[in-house]
Amino acid sequence: MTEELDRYDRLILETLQKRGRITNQELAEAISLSPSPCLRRVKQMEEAGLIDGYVALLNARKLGLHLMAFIEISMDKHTPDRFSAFEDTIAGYPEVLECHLITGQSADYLLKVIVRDMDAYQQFLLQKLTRIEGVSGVHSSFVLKSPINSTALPVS
Amino acid sequence: MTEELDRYDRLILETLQKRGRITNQELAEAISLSPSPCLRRVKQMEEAGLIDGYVALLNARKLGLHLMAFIEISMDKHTPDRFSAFEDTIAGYPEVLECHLITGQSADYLLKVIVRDMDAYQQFLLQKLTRIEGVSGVHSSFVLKSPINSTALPVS
DNA sequence: CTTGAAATACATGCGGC
DNA sequence: GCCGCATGTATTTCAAG
Repeated sequence: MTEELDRYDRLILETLQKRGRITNQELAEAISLSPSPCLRRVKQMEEAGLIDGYVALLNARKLGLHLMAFIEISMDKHTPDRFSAFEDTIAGYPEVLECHLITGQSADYLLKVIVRDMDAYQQFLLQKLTRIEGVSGVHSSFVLKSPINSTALPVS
Repeated sequence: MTEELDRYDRLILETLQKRGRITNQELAEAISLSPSPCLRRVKQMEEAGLIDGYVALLNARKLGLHLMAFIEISMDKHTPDRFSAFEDTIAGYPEVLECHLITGQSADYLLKVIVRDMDAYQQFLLQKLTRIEGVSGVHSSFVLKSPINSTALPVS
């Protein structure tokens, strides 16, 4: 972890961010290295926590999840217990993909949410989100299109 | 694709969203099914496009990427060529993780951006983002903390 | 780091249920 | 449809150069 990443490490990370299930042999070939040191580097970076894990990415539309939205949320009081209570509740809602505490005058949280349709969204808003203690304001923006939607971090 | 997902399919998808590099044997065991039908189902769902792919998730902090921000962007004119030119330019910037075209009176795009620090952010804003033709306004929100940050879609 | 070999574990197809 | 076995393949891992 105290070591710097060399060219091979960066190539490995870039490749794994695109093809998480690639075999070590293919990976080695792709970066022009032999399998042994390649695997050793991957293991090292996993150990070091550089690689958090591997996941499958699903197709939202094919799953019937047609509505994505970002929701800015304002809290009434800025106390630690208000915030952690909110976060704990939110953590139980599968439609919430992301929850970020953010700077900005108008909002405290930014949520990324995905649901089947407008009905489901309304349900989420009325039955779940606005019923959470401390939520004083919500502002929704619906996603029309996502020309870029990547999980890959710039590695350099 | 016209078929509905049964209990096994859902278990498979949920598992793969958490452990993308799990072997078919382990996966089969985890969902209490034998390897043969398990693999068949996975392959089917890959074919059907339900599974978009597999990726490694990296640790931003360990990579030295300490600053994440959401940027709301307004465009001067709402013409198709303005929008596609913007999207094409943005696509070449590695610090842009996501770009969403959104509804809302104040903004047209919402960007998720990650950089090393404030200096890099300033560089990105001044050298790249605000120099794009048509960008008439930007509003940044910095991420202080992300209690939820998942790629896993609700599957039901 | 590379090469090569050995052991392990895996995916996959087939017959039976 | 699922199970379990058998087979062939691929991968990891270790040793030596």
